[in-house]
Amino acid sequence: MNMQSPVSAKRCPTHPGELLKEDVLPALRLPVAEAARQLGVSRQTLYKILGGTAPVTPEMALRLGKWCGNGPGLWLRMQQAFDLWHAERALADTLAGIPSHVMG
Amino acid sequence: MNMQSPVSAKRCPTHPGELLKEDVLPALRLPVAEAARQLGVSRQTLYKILGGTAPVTPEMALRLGKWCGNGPGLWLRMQQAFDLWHAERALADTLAGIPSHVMG
DNA sequence: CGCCGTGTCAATTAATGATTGACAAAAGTC
DNA sequence: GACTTTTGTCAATCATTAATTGACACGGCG
Repeated sequence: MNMQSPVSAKRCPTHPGELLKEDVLPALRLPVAEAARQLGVSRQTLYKILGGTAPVTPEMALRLGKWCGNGPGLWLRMQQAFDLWHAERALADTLAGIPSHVMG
Repeated sequence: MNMQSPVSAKRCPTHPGELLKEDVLPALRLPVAEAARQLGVSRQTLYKILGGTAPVTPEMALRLGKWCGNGPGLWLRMQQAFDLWHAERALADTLAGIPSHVMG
């Protein structure tokens, strides 16, 4: 059994917005509107991310990375895991029809 | 000096399409049109990826991952590095105006 | 010559990331 | 208690873009 590279877990990975909402914002004790202003995005855009209905784009990851001081990597990886998990399910049957070119 | 997490190098990371064009396709000895057919995308879409003018989306990464047998991770990471590098330059001055919340 | 596959360009469509505007509910102030 | 401000959410609009289809020049081959 190959335990390496667990391409995607059974459970949906947490959306980066959740981390932002549950951990980061409370720690900074900032109202959302003020956070949005500092990040240079609209109030609504940040709300959507917090609600998990908008993705953390590479640009937003850069903003968050600078703002939180931890760099864009974490936000980007979280969003990527999230996207991949969903795409994998959306394309499940399509992928089944794609041939593999590395020794069946 | 902090040598860890080199968020982005000076040089533009190679586009995943380049790897596909230079290494994968030659190894498989397949014409592009046939590869596109097997991947389930249009001929033109694949050409654009090979030319570096179209991104490898999460869905395309899944297709390539299945097709090549190495999983979506590599393609996704390459594209992400590529996107990040460009976004970092596009947002350079915007980022300069975003305050950092972790000890100046 | 006529045919087929290749590589590229333009136009169209569908999806989506982000902004603005509007509005009800909660918090704060006089 | 009435008034103002802030908050959280919804809808509409705009701009971008990923992907498709259609069209066309080039090169080998029957």
